[in-house]
Amino acid sequence: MEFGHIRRSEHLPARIAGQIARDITEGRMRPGEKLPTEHFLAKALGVSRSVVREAIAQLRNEGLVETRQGVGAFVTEAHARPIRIEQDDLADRQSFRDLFQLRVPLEIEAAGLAALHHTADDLQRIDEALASMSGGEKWTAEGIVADLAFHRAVAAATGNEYFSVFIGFIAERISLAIDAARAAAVLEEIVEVTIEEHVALRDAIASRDPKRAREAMKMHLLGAAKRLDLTLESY
Amino acid sequence: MEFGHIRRSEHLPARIAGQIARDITEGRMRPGEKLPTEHFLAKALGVSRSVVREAIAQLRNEGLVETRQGVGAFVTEAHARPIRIEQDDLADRQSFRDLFQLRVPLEIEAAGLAALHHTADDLQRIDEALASMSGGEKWTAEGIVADLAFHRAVAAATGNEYFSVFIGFIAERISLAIDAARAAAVLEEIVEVTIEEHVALRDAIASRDPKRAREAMKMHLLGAAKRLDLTLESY
DNA sequence: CATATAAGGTTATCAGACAACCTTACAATG
DNA sequence: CATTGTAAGGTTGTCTGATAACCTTATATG
Repeated sequence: MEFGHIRRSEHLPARIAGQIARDITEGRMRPGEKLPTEHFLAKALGVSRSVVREAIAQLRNEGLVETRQGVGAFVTEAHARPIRIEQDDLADRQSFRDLFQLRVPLEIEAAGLAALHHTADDLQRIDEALASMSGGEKWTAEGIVADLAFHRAVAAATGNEYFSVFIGFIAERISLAIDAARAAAVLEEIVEVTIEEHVALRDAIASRDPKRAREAMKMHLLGAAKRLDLTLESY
Repeated sequence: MEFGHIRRSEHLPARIAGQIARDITEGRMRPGEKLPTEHFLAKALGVSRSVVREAIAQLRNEGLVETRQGVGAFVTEAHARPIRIEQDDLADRQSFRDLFQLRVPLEIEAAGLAALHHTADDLQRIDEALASMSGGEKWTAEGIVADLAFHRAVAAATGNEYFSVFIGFIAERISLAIDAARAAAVLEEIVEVTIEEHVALRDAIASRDPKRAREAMKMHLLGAAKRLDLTLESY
């Protein structure tokens, strides 16, 4: 039997921060507007100033407000706020597949862009990642790290920071989920196939052929999906 | 002349949190490990417990640690941490284009998935967004909101939460950047073209034709890029 | 007019205390 | 012996009040 943790009333500062955050994101407080003072909020909400301070600290951390000592706290401009996606464990098969599905078009596009834009340094990093995967023995934790490094290297070769960061995040999550779920179940053979596909992709990038690079990445990811027993439509 | 703000030593709690965050991300502290107590850290760092608490609150907010009252603070498992990308304003043309370039494959894929998976409710939301754009007068702030709503509705129709959230974030940033940069410069004609393209996309989705939906989204985004004077390779 | 200076308000930090909660050890109970 | 109750100690959560650092504005001051 598993009950999970019951939170009696879920962290006071977080609730207050959530309330204010909703006020901001739903437009009841507009960028530039000044929040009430900490003293006022504490009185108004019936909590101590510590709690209010922690709530505001959270908002600042989420990029929703800026504080200036001696002046006050102000709602930030929307475009300066970080992109942030909560991560729910990928425990269930559904969300794992969904994230994988998101990854596919990103990586395909990245492969094409990498073929067009890679520098000599980029290619060298790709080759290094490739070597460290071939060198290793099996599909161990090390192998997963090497695989991740390869995909990161390709993403970096796009010259587009966003691809780099997004793919880095997503691929890492997927790797971790695989690691946890089925590291033991996979076989050496898979590594061989993976390496083959990596090499094909690497060569397409090296010859600056975006069409072939996209195709190679597509084949690779579809192959990976199949090996993971995922069915992806639309391809 | 613009100096920007000089912070004598940039927010004590943030520096402490940054130090601990580095310890975690660079592997000096491993998942599951317990942090020193707040009292200890305060003594060790020569600051008050308030500062330490705020630092730990920030780490908790970033998903790097979990705190349990009466027990302590612990480094979280890596896969539970949120995806987070700092946003640097899209001020320069380069990063604006880069983000747009990221958006393209995501939205194309989303269109295809929407064609396959949309429900009646999804389609209704798409139509509503479409109507509110046609109804409005010009390419005003309202028009931008309606455009954003349309793209969100399509992303939601994929049935894949990740597409929804990612595209929502990215499209919003791009909208905001456009709003700031060139709202004044765009003309009514553009709205007409945009609506035409939206309708074509909507019909392709409604007829559950992923190939046509992808093509329609591709045309739409490439058209938008052209109107924004962006050149995107690889298509 | 330009520059100091003073005053008041606000956030940042400090200090100490108590409350709420968890873990552990140990006694009590059956 | 196994289970339950109880007490103790440790740790985070919250409260209170005070001081420091900082900003803005108004008011002298030359």
